[in-house]
Amino acid sequence: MDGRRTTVRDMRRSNRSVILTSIYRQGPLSRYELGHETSLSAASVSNLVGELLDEGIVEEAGSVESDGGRPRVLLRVAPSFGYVVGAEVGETRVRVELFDLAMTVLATVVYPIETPKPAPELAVKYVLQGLDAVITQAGVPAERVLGLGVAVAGVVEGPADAVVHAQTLGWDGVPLGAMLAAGTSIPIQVDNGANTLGQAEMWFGAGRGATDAVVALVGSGVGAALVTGGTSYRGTRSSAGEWGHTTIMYGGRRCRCGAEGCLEAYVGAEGVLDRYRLAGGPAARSDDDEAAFIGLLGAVDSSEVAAKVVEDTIGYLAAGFANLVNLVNPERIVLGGWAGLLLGERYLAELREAVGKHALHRPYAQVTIELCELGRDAVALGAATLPVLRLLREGGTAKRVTTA
Amino acid sequence: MDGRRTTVRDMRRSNRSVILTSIYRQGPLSRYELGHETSLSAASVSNLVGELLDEGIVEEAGSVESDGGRPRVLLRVAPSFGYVVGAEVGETRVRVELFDLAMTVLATVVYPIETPKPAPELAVKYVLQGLDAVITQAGVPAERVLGLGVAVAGVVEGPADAVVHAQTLGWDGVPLGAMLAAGTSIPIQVDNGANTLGQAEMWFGAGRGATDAVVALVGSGVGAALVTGGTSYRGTRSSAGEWGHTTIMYGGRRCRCGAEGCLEAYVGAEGVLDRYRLAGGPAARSDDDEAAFIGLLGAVDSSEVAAKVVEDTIGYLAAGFANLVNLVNPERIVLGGWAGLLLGERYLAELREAVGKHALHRPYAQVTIELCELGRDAVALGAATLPVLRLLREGGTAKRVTTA
DNA sequence: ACTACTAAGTTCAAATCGTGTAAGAAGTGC
DNA sequence: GCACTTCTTACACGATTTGAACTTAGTAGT
Repeated sequence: MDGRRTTVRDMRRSNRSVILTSIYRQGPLSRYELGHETSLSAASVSNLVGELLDEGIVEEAGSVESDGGRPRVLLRVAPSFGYVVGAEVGETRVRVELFDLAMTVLATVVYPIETPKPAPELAVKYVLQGLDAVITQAGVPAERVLGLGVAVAGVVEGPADAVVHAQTLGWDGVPLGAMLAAGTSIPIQVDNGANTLGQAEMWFGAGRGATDAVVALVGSGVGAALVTGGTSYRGTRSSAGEWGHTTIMYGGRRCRCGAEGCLEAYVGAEGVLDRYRLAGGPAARSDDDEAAFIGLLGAVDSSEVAAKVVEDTIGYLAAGFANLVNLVNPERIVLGGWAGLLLGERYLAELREAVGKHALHRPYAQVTIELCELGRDAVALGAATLPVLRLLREGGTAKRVTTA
Repeated sequence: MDGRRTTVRDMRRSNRSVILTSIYRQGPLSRYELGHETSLSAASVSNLVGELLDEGIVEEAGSVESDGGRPRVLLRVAPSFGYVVGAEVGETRVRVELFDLAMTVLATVVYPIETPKPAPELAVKYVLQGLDAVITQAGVPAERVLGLGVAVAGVVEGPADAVVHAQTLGWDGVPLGAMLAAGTSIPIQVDNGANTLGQAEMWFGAGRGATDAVVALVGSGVGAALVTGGTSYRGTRSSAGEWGHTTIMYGGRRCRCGAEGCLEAYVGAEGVLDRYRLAGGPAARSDDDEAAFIGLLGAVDSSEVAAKVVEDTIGYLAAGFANLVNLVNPERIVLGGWAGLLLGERYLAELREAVGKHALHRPYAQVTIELCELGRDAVALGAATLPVLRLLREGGTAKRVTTA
């Protein structure tokens, strides 16, 4: 409880939260195990679990025999107690998905965006329209939708009354949170897409089990989600994680951000392809970076130029990783993004080795480097975890706060 | 309360902690103001404050008239309720200081270390000897010494049973915490010197009021203390903050850590002087970097070579700062270390401007860059804040835990 | 079929704590 | 003496955890 008073009610909320989070994250657990897990007395566990059962948040799920005694009854969060919606607002599409609390997808809608710099109103319209669409498509009562998480490709100041700055969308100071809240009564949370993808990887992907990790995303742009102590770090004004615009080559290639020598200018897909072109590679069609990037990787065995470009890219990326290792000392680094995955699938071993050359021995020995396990659709999944996270934090009282 | 149960006693401890911390940090406060500050009821404030008064942790400190009513009685933490000791274990000296709770120095002893790589046993001996010395020198009853904070120039895994890895001292896996604990019954906390100096600046220096900040130290080596949410960030295994060994020039100058292009190789004092020498500057006596560095700065107006070296240094340092700004999005950056201060005193404006060229606009607009206000002796001061911090966290029950 | 045994889960009184209300004490100025 | 503000004290109230006693459910042996 940070600097504020604690009342006897906070205590119960806190303990409900501990119990509920344990049940959700540690899979099905018996009351007995919960007692050990949370170091609450058996009486309190029984009391709290009874309340959660009455409210329908938790349900029984089979039992386990126990050497000649009363069998333990397993408990789990009832998947259909509530539903959450995740929306991804990207440059080319708005994707909305509805999940139950077990995070299985029940409905999906996608709205393509043709215009290069869509108006915020259009995105808002699609998100709200998609919200209605997935609810009716899944056949779920609207009042059981606990929240809407929105991931957007840009800096999100907030999260209360989220204001969005997104260069690629041409948005500056867009009050997305308020705009969405005006169109629905469902609680809304907005966050950066890199953060939500990172959140998804932390819960369901390559980040499982880690508490201090970095999810590094390499695509056309380069960014990272910093996870410290289990939650994503945002900085003073929520713009932390701009790993792509850290200098790794002082005075080097000019970056689209205006500075020189940014990591993104070297390992971002456009930067890589530009370096390939400058080194004498084929002039790629500029309208499909992904195809061109695959072409580059395919040419490694036959072209010395391509091999050199890819080798250099691994080196630059390793230096960027080493910077994270030394500065943040994470337990795990997870590489994702379409270009990151294409590289990582082929060169993960080389990358790991190269990081070792740049990083200090001790923090390097403490980190493991993995690839993202979820696809890019996990952005919406991660967004949908935001309301779940709040449900767990508030011990299952989230919904009632808004209806009371 | 992180993932653990909350009991009714935690509540009281938590509220005691809130009250005590408010009194300590917000200066003298009346009970009335405390009620507003902590949003506790007047009855509870009175109750808790009464307890703290009885125990002698808090005392009355004058009063303030109030438009024709009973004057408010101001409360403060009793400076002589307890004492704390801070020790700095450096390459060339062990410095031990004793403070009261108002953090005024009551005694200081310094033991010079002549041997280049002192044995851990020697440092332990000096610290314990210094502990006794400052206690008798200050004429303070030993049982009122609440704790000993030790700052050491290296990576500290811990903080419980702290294990120290310090390259410059030649220590690897030294169980400093246990070694010290064997020689005294006073509770011990060990931390990295950069972190304790950062802590001192956050509480009493240029970091006051900030919650997300970076204290960057530039001397012979280069390091940083990352402060997030008011407490210093340590990473998985406490080695976070190795800012000096982040790459800013891929393939550049070799650093003493073995990698190439580290920030330290460019802006660390040795790196700067080496660059000066390579550029044609005078061959400096290698035994006094500080004098040579001052000489370099003094030669800027007369020597084009010196001017270029210093200008470049500002640029490299600015890039390093920009990396922090973009990645961590701090509210404030505080520059310290002897070389950092020498540079900053003359070129702070240029440095700020140069950071703006490398950093993204938004996070740059949100950060202020300042110089450290405390000298290098603040390392021991910061170490001494460790027991104070624990006292405040535990609501003034810290001592009794150990005596009970 | 009966009994003993074991482990899991539940109930209940006791202790603790903050809140709110109310009444009063303490100190100041008019 | 009176109005006003700041503490202090007292007490009922509701909420919480806890430990100990108690109930429940299943197993194993006879």
